[in-house]
Amino acid sequence: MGNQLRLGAGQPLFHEGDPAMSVFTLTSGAIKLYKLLPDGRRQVTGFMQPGDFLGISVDDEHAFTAEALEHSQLCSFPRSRFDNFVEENVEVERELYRLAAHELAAAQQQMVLLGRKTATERLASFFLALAERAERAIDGEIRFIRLPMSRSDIADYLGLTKETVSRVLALLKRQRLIRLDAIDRIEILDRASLEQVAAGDLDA
Amino acid sequence: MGNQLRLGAGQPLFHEGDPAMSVFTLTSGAIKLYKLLPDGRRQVTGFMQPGDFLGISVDDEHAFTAEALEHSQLCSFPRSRFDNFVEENVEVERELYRLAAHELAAAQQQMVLLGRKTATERLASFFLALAERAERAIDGEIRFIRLPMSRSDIADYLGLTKETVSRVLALLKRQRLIRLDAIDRIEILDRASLEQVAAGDLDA
DNA sequence: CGGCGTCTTGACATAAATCAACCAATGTGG
DNA sequence: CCACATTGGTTGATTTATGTCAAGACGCCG
Repeated sequence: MGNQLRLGAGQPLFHEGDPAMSVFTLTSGAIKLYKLLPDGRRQVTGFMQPGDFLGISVDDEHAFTAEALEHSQLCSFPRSRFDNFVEENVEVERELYRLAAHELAAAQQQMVLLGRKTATERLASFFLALAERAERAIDGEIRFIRLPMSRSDIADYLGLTKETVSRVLALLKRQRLIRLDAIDRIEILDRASLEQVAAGDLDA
Repeated sequence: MGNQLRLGAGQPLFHEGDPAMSVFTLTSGAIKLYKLLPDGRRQVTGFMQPGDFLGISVDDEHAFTAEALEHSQLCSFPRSRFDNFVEENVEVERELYRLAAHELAAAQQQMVLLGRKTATERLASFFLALAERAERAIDGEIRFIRLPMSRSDIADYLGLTKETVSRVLALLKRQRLIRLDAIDRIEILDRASLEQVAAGDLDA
């Protein structure tokens, strides 16, 4: 079907403002999506995992930059061919709508996090969201989470600095809620408490 | 067509978690949408104006609470009838998708605001967004903006406190970027500077 | 006119940012 | 194969933007 595409770590797939001439699905690796302010401040709006679709856009213009976190493979389809396909398969239109609605709900959840949660609550929520996502994929409980993104990427996703991320990580370790298995892999040790922290019921 | 519906100021239309049995369009007045954390912290995720459609949901459950800011009128349609209508009019499905994609882009913009902008930048961005929205409606430049929501609502929308909103408002007044025509009506005096402030190019 | 809720302003507290070392892992060239 | 540079991460000291707490002003409605 579409064209195979490979990206090395740090390579951009497209930039914010570029004309959106293709849609993509990620087949392996991981990608971060972000927006920049004129002075360089960055907000990461999401992380893509294998299986995710990348193609929702308004006015045929990319609303954010997409950049590989590690070696990644994608399938790309020309926008025009994709649009034709959608035209001919009405049920795909509905699926596309469902996808957008789902992402919208996630974005609203992230607004709550960015607008109202403390640093500790943000990290706890982030880890739980990653865990839940992985669990939905494999359908079963998970203890280990891979973090293909850097501390700065996490900070820019959670509206914090890398230093604060580091410090909160140390705190959660000290409280034995998580363990840093490797620099890019955490183990959830006490999920119930982590959930309480995420909800603001527990101060950690 | 749909059923007419009236709400007084402060009256909820539905609550977060309620089954989404109807969809709505706002015909007059104004409505705020918000999510709550267990301890009462609130994040306003949007404000609705006449003409806006309210019905995008996942799993037939409302993702937020909707509450009237002032006396408002809506048209409501049972979800089932609306779904039938969509089924029979394929082009509506596409329009619905467009709408969701547009709201998603707005949500991502709001993430940048909440995650990375200063209090002053947030207020400036907020006023400009309101102005642009009104201008899209009437197609022409606008100087006056109505604020049907309270300072607390603005604060909960921008991830601030009502006190900070008040102080920044005073600052923008002192700098002659805006004028408080009435407590719920501002006049934009220096749009160019306001835009610079919103972008972080000017410190106000 | 009086009381109540919202808004504003001020004094002070604090969570997180900033600034600055230091450390650990990784890669490079002699 | 080992100094050494480089990069990302951690930790500490200090600053700061915004939050919190408190008091007063304003405006609105009964």
